[in-house]
Amino acid sequence: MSYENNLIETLVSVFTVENGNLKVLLLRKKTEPYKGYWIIPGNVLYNNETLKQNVLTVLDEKLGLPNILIEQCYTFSNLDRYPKKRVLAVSYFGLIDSQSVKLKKQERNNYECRWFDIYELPKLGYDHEKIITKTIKKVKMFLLDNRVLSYLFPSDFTLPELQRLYEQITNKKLDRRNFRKHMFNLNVLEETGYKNETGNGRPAKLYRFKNEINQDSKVEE
Amino acid sequence: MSYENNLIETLVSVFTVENGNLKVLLLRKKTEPYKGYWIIPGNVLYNNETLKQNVLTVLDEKLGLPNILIEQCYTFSNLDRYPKKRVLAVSYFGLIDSQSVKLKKQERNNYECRWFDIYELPKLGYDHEKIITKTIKKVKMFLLDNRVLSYLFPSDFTLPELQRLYEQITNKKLDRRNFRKHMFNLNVLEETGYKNETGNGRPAKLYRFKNEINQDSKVEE
DNA sequence: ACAAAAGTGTTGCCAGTACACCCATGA
DNA sequence: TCATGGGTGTACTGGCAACACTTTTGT
Repeated sequence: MSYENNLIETLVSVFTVENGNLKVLLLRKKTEPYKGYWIIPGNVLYNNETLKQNVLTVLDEKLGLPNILIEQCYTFSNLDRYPKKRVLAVSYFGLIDSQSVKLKKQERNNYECRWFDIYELPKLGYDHEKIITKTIKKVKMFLLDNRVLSYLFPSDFTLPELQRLYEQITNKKLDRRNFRKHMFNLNVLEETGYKNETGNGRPAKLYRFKNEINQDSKVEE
Repeated sequence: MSYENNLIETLVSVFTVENGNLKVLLLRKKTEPYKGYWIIPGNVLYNNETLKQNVLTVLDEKLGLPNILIEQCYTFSNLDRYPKKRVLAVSYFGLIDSQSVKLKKQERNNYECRWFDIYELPKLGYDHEKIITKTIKKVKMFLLDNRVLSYLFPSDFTLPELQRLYEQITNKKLDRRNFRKHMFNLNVLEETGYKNETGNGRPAKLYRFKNEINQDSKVEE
């Protein structure tokens, strides 16, 4: 048996938060097999690039999302991933705030892509359902670390929004008052102005993360 | 540039605990390059095996340690890992208790291998220092989850031993009395008999983990 | 008897929880 | 003025931290 000709692909799931809901970006496949199914964006790894370089290229050229936070997740090696070739998949996840997403929207026109709520995923091609399940699990773990939340909420946000994200991650209802107390005790938030938009009920105050937070670099090779 | 001929190797760092000290198993390399240096055990990935199968084979045939708990850690893809070929490394770690290690010692005679305290590592070949640093970091995280400690302490152990492991992982001195209270509150320990051995001072009681602990399977592909 | 290490109990504090009321807006 | 959702204060509790003394062994 040979140990050559193992192909490697990267698969990068990009996450963002809209109104406190965690969303992931998927592509619609245009060709057989799995034509019409949704898949995680990715690419084949070439000989002269690292995984990280490859992923950043995918993000930049396919999705128009350069310079976002990425993190390696897991390497899948099942023999039946592809029908004829042997292809390993290294999965990554990326985080981006919804403001930046809107700005860069026009650059993604070449592909049919959509943000899906992580609890309302469509049928996925290949073994991507298994892969995204594991990735979502890791993203949740990752987000429970308060230091990285500022990647998803760099601009103004409300506390109820933040709370909704926490509730999604932990799958638990949280008490409004206790949640505030908790966040304020962390001493990483500061106020800005006001907000209306949603119209219903009393407007929520807007906050931002203080920049001083110790962002130990979590990105490595 | 080609995307074929990417080689893949696995590297598996096996950990155990002796007297509360976390140790890792390394091999001495017998051939150039890096002759005489210590390296993490591993193997090339073949076309017809998964990463997990490959790692289990390494553990069984090279190290005589079949059926231990393993967990994937990280995939390294730097271009300068090997001089001529392009080789990616998928690192794993394994956990085994020191009792089982002793029983299986004779099966490792083909290789020169040794257990190193994680704070007294020797010079490592290739980029294995970088890899083991990252692996140790992940193992520490992993071990802070109480549910997996029973893999390292299946047989009788003392509370001071357990405490030493915690202190190594967190790099903090812990209070003896508070540590006991904490462990007992978890309600996962039960007593057995007595112990002397070390001779000096009052003998410590021996404990074991109750088998009922909910060991959610943490091993997956 | 003494040194060395294991074992035990009490107290205070802080973070998390439970819970009821008031406030600002749109309809 | 009412419905909707945001904002605030208080009391309780359980886990963690700080701390001093006793017990069992070997020498």
